[in-house]
Amino acid sequence: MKPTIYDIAKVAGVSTATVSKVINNKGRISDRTKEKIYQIMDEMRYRPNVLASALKGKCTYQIALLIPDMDNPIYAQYLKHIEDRGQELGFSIVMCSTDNNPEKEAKHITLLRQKKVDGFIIASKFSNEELLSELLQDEVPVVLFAHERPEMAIDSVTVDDYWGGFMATEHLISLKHEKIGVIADDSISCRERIRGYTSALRSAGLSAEDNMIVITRSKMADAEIAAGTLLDLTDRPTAIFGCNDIMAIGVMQAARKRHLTVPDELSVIGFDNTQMCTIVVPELSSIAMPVHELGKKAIDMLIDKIERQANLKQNIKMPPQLVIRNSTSKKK
Amino acid sequence: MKPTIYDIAKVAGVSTATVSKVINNKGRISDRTKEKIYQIMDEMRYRPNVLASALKGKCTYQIALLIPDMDNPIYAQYLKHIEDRGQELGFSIVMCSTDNNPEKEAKHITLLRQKKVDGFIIASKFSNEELLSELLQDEVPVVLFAHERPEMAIDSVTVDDYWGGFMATEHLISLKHEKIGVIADDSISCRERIRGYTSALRSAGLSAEDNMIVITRSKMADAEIAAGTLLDLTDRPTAIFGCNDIMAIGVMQAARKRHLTVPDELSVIGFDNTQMCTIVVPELSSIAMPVHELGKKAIDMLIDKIERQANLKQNIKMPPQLVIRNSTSKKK
DNA sequence: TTGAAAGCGCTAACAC
DNA sequence: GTGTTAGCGCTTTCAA
Repeated sequence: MKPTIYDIAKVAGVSTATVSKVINNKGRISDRTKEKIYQIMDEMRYRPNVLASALKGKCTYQIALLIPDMDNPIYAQYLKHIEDRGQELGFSIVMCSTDNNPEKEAKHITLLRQKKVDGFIIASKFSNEELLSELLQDEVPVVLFAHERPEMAIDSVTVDDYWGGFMATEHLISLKHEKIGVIADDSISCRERIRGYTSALRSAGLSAEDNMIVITRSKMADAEIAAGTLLDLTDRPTAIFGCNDIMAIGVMQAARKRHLTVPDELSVIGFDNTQMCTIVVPELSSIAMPVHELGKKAIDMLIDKIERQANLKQNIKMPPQLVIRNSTSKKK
Repeated sequence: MKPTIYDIAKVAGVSTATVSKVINNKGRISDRTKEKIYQIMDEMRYRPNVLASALKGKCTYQIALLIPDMDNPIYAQYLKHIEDRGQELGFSIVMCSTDNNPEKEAKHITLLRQKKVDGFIIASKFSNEELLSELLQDEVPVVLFAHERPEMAIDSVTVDDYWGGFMATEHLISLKHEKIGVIADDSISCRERIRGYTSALRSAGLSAEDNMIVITRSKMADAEIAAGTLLDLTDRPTAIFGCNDIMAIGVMQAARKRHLTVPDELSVIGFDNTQMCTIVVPELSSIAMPVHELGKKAIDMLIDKIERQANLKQNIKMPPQLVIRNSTSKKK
């Protein structure tokens, strides 16, 4: 059997209280006993039972991460970086894939609250306002990740989607494109990116036409179809902004099927700067997220809330970066 | 405060034992009390505290998944399918990324054993034999995933790598290629795939030359360099088998840099059949894994071990499938 | 500086 | 059928 705190106490000739105190570095214990207990714990290969201490109200060192779509490599990246940082800090990540399905989201949340995870990082859409307010009310530590809810007082770490959309579009404008389409899904982030797009057009004195914006599901095949509708217009755009790399690649595929060469006949730019950008031909220009920093920040913020019960709301917004590759070029 | 089993017992006018019995569906309880207790639990929105019951030796409904490399989309796929199945069964997945680093593997294992996860699915390399035997000795439920250890009595669910390697090579041979290279990493799976490759060559009466096999790290850039050495040979191969899609794409990039067109001047085939296959140009032929079945099987097997303490060793090996796309063609 | 003891929420053996 | 009770391994208050 694994040794318990009792075994240690017995061998050390002290009470469990004393052992507990040295484990948690609390109360005043003489250096001598401390020393001795450490040594005995070491010898007996003692490992505290996290369950028992959690039952007494301590934390479980587990964090749940809700992720919408594992098919999009950007989420694998987020997961990786969040897990990395969690690992450094002794926190494990419980991974929940949701497909943006509110039922799945709710199921995960209830289940994991039962299992007493210490907090949630939510990268999923989470349209269930009610559940969200419930979490806030119960003071469950939550940070929204990669999308925000400005209307709710809730912590978040996001990228500046507006600015990303602006930069992407501005880049296309700088290449003399005037008719620029955009393919997006109906997420909040995409709405922001579109806002950036519109704003960039306006700033350049171009008109933002409604029929240049098409919303669809965030799947490559859907994006391809959506791009098709744009490309089949008699007055087709000469450049398209895909609101994430998956969609941008869908656009490239639509172009290929129509024998339009990228970038000569159509410029395409994506968003997220995933590994996919460098394997397509031509390589895809994109907007890079500071994935590592985003992940780190989210965990750090959450753990801060967990451990210090810090409760001031923070909304961190990091700047994305334009990465120019070969899918965008001067309008011919 | 959240209601406990005591609260329910009090309201129902019974003892906690009775409530516990109806929760766990054990012992004989009259339908009337059962009914009543259910109703009260419902009304009070009672949720059993998993920690407390786990402290009594029950399971935590948590499974750890050790994954080597989140940059390879095949692992994101595995994770997704394993999580999906776990979700259906009420088990949460604790995700551990290891980079195949033995230290990280060990750290995760010890930490999560402390946290009392019910079992481990190990897709990481796990070269630490000692740790593995320790797990077996302590009867911790473990299933090896996507790679096996025939020499150790340990459950596993894998794909038939040998057969996959054989099929890939045979496909190239059927296209009249005679000089076929292979790029692989030093994992056990890849060794099997190479064994299949060698065997296919032999069956066709072709010689397997050592200098056609190059082992490197499983990164695109490394594979590209490795492929380069092959392609720069005066007697270069006319086809290359990349032991996973990442590496195969590295091969395609090496070819592009040398102005060799795929498939006309060089046929390339990958392994895993990830989404990447359909976004590269030309689309990459590959060997498809039954990802969904693999994931499901692994979880089901593990849970079986957890719940029934089933202890007979099983090694499940599933057949992969050849998917022909446009990166392979008849030798010109 | 240390210890006794109550209790976190639940389960299970045993008694009735 | 149902209740009593002793823990699971730990933390923490209070007393010494």
